[in-house]
Amino acid sequence: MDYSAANDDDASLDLNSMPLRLFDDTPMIKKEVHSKILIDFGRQLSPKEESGALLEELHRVSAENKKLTEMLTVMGENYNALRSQLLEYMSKNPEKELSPISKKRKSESSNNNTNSNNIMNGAVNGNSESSSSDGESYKKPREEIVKAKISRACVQTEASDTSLVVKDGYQWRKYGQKVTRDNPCPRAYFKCSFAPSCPVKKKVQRSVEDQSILVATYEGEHNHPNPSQIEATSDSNHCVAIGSVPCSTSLGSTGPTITLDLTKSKSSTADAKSTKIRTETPEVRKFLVEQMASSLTKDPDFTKALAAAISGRILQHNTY
DNA sequence: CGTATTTGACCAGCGC
DNA sequence: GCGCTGGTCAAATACG
Repeated sequence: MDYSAANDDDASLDLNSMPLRLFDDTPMIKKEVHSKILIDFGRQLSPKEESGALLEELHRVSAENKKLTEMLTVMGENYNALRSQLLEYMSKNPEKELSPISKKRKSESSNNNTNSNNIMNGAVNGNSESSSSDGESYKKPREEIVKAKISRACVQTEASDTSLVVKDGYQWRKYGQKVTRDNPCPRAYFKCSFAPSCPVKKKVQRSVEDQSILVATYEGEHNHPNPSQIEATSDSNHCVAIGSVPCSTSLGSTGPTITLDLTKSKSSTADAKSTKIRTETPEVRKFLVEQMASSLTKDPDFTKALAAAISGRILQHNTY
């Protein structure tokens, strides 16, 4: 088959109602999807009747997608409301969450309890609080250790993803990994490497209950601004990519964000804008793109509908 | 070759 | 005091 015509005509991907412009920023993925579509197209070149039926199906899927989008929007609003309530509650009752580490072991076990609560809420408590004076807190007198407060973040990842990396805009250097008693998954230990004097440490471990959830525990307070925010201020096109600790909630909600962007990139500028805010960091964008590409290419209905739409367009083209 | 990550060894706190 | 456990160090290794 001769692909040159289709390749030259990029408009074949501009499926009118389908807002595939999302891929404008991701040429590589676009190419992948494009080639797959072409292959499927070559395999499934069908009569006009069949393409008409497929177009109907495309419309049906689009409508379904729209409904799902609306549901997601509602869910997102509910989530934000819940999160703000939780944050408000935390700010009113800080002592209940940010327990001092007077006794290491006991605080560890109590943290595990709050951990499960956070997972249930899908939320994160406040930012990092006061810090220990350096990375050697375990050697410091108890008075100083007591000052070190912790915060916790839960990040939704793919279960197949074995890396214990939580992208929060800061630079971290891994300095240890340990399998703990109460969780078969190893716990990774990170130090903030953006500033040599930054005392912040974080521990990342998969949740026992749901291994797709990464639980990041932050200790201390950064004594420097978020590197991603520095980048943002230096480039007016870049919005604030990720906040400090609570960014993980942004990451955790990237799934819905993908869908919203796919369906609302034209109709809702506000949503598109908020999505852009969350996906400006290259790593996050890469992650999003990978997710989108895999979900799209795995969906036989989607590729079928796309092939139908393309074939319809080309057939129209040929009638001229 | 410089930097980041891995991993076994070591240390300190805690319970018995 | 001893053993268990979590946390950290640092040499070895991997990677760009």
